[in-house]
Amino acid sequence: MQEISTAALISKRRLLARNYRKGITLLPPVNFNFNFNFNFNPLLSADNNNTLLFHTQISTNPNRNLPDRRQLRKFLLEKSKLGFGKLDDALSLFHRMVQMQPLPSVIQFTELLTGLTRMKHYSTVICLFKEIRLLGITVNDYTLNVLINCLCHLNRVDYGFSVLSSFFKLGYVPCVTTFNTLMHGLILQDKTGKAMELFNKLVREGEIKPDGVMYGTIINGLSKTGNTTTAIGILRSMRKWNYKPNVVMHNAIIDGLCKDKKVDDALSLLVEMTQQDITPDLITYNTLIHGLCNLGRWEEATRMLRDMTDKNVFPDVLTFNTLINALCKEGMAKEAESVLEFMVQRGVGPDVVTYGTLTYGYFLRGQMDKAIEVFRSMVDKGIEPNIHCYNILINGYCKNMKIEEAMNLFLEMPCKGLKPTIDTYNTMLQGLFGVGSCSTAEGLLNEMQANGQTPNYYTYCVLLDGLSKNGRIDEALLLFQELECSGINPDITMHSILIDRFCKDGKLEMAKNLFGKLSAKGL
DNA sequence: TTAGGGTTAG
Repeated sequence: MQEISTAALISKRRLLARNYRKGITLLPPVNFNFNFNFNFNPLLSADNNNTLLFHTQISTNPNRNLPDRRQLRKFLLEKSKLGFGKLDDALSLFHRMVQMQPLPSVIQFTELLTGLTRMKHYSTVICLFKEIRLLGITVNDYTLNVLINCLCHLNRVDYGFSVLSSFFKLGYVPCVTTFNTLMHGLILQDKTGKAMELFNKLVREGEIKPDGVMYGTIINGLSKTGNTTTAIGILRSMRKWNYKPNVVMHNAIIDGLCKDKKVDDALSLLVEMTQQDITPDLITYNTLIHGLCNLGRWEEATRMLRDMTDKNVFPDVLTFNTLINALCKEGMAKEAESVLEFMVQRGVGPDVVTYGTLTYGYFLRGQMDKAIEVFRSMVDKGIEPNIHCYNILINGYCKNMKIEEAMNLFLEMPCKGLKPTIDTYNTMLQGLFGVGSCSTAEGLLNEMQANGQTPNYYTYCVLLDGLSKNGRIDEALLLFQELECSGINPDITMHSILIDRFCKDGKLEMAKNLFGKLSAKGL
């Protein structure tokens, strides 16, 4: 490796910084053997004129309009933990940092990238990382770990692994955090087997001593893929290796068990962890309440709400929304509304999901008037209904054959700044076909495509059903054939729609014919 | 200055 003196490096860095300020980026000193394919350039998207957005947050050096160094350190430390309010704020700060002389340290730049990572602006972090390199700033192992984390969250764990070579080039050694991040990246891409291989290799070779986070990561990966038995096995073995399992590891397994509908096993694990002085937290209880509700065991879920409060773990809006949803699905909208009142008394503010859920609950009971009342009351409480709330109510009207009211709501949405989704169109199309308004449905379908919405699986089901129900079986069959030709192989539901219609229309031969082809199609 | 668990409304 070529030796470069410190003085030469400093002078090179200053030159780069000066050029950067002039808008010149000359050198590409990036050692990576991979190419980034991200089109987003944050430097073009915000603050092109270097306008200062930070007047109220950091005082500036009056001569240079640059932040005070001590305040910058404090500010960045806080933002790296909490994230920035807005992306533009972070980018503006970055622009100001690169104008400082001398430049802030790599630690401050890493903190800025961490803050952006917390806000999930992963591709922005990668772009800024490249800018930092172009400025000649030598990144450190922490910065590389942040980069790997962002690549993993963008489902590019392969690029994450290729960053490992940069560690060695820069004289760093990947640490346990590096491997934890990569293992998590593998799990995010459903490669838990690979993560497990890496875990076993690291343990076998003894180069890296797994820590609590590594055990937590692998236990989570196993639990997510239905391997809760292996995950529990690791949990038990950890004690032999003098590691005390923590609440995170237990929560991961409890969630896995709940998703596998093994809620009783999850409840046993709750007892076991408590016996071992591992205190369950809000996530433990929310996971269990969700698991119980999914199985319709809402009474036990309600008891758990009391238990957690007794243990000074206080429910949040998610806890209540989960319970309200379960009660609504049981047809107990009135009781769900009592839960809403209870949460308000407890100082937990209902959100748009709470009201949306309750709206749906009343619709399920056929009480459209109450559903509308809940929908409208949301606005009185200062909560703006979102697209999902509109979809629920439009669906309610359509199912009750009140197409005019549904259409009024549909037309109201753009006035509220909401754009209909493919679900909204599918619901409206179903409603229109339901009342026999085929031509309006066709018009809406055209409008939908003109607005850039592509028909999805449900659209085709609605069209097949709507056309055949309205005596337009030939057009339905034509669509069916088109789907077959275009490679969207009609599934069993689509076949059933047609078979059902043939039967109802007395066309039994056609029904039998289509039915007879099912097994040959693997259905 | 870096890494792990729950995310609820058809």
